[in-house]
Amino acid sequence: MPDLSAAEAILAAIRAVPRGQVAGYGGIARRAGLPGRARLVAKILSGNDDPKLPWHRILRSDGRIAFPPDSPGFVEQRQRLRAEGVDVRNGRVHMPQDDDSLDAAIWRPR
DNA sequence: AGAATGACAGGAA
DNA sequence: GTTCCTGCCATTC
Repeated sequence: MPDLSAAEAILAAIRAVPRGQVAGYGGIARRAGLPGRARLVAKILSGNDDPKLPWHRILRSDGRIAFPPDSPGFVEQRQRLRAEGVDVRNGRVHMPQDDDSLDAAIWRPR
């Protein structure tokens, strides 16, 4: 069976994303100490059942929503993001860059 | 064991 | 700035 610790680390990284902010699968994996496991993050999200988890803040590296443009998941994610003030244009959002200064401000442990 | 699949990433065209 | 193609990881058939 898969490493549950890895899954927990990923979930923790996702929960650490502030409201109104977004992150990429690869970025989450990197923050979880699992570089290169972006697809594992997707696997976790597909199998999660925690309604408290801000899964809608996780996007592809391009900033594109990971669902097909007509699927219910796409619509729901888009609505949730807009509800948090995120500008979603044509299924895409402006992704944050690897600025450690801003990055540290966001990911700072509390 | 080999092939197929998926809420992906990164570089090339 | 976008779309396309190839590479990766882990799981399932």
